[in-house]
Amino acid sequence: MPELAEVETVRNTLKKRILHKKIVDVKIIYGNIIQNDLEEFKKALINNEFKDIKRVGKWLLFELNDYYLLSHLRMEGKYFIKNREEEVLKHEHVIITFADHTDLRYHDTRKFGRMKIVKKEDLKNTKEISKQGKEPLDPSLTSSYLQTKFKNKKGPIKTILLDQEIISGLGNIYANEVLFASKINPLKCANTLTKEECERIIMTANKIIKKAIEMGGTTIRSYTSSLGVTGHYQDYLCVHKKEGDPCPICGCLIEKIKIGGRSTYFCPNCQK
DNA sequence: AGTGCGACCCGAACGC
DNA sequence: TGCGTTCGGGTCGCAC
Repeated sequence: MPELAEVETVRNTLKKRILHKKIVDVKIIYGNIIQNDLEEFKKALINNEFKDIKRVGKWLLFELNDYYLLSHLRMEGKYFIKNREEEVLKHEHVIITFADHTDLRYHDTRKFGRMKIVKKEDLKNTKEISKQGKEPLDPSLTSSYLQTKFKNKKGPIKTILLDQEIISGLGNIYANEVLFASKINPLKCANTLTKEECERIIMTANKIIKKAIEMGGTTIRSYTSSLGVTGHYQDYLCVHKKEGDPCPICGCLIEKIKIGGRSTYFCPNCQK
């Protein structure tokens, strides 16, 4: 489940492997991944090269000369680099072939991921990017920013933390972990959070995201190693997927509930 | 304007 | 063992 930390890991790994290699072919096996006209998509890539890879929230931005290739991994998207001759696997949906006979292959068992080509000058008007809120590690993410954003949100804080237009990059795993570390009940209405609680969210989100990036993200399900996403932050999780386990702080049993249709894990004693 | 929920997917986990 | 059913996860689009 790639969140900000996992996407950052993929970005760093891919940067070492695919920049400045000429793209000679693009094969689209499952077209629904791509939000452009398929021929336009191919045309933007072929005979071009990736100059850099950036990241905004959970979006990867592959920089070309005139375009960005935006890629969102959603649940299970991942990239592999393989030799062109290797057999194409069932869940490989988009294959970008370089002149050196290697492929960048997009693999996604659930087909949830999305790709989109946008002209560079249109990037700031692209809603996927322009609507992203502040990232956890952005110093301009302050408690007054959060309080302003939370002011008219009466939903549970857990749901609001997943809103990418407020904080960009948190997913279900880190939202659960941040609220635990902040000692805030996930059901608490966002507009009732104090300035001090907002500060705790920022501080713990910083700590957790930094550590998660350092550990290469979280690998929940046991996959064979995929490019850049075999992280080790799962060894540091306190509550996520830990229902019935003792809380590492007080020993009370971790509970699992549904908030906004999403699994939410918390300690009923530490997060009153 | 904000809020809630179904749709998108399919492998894993579960129930019988 | 084998079959059918349910679940999950991020985001979008639609209905209210």
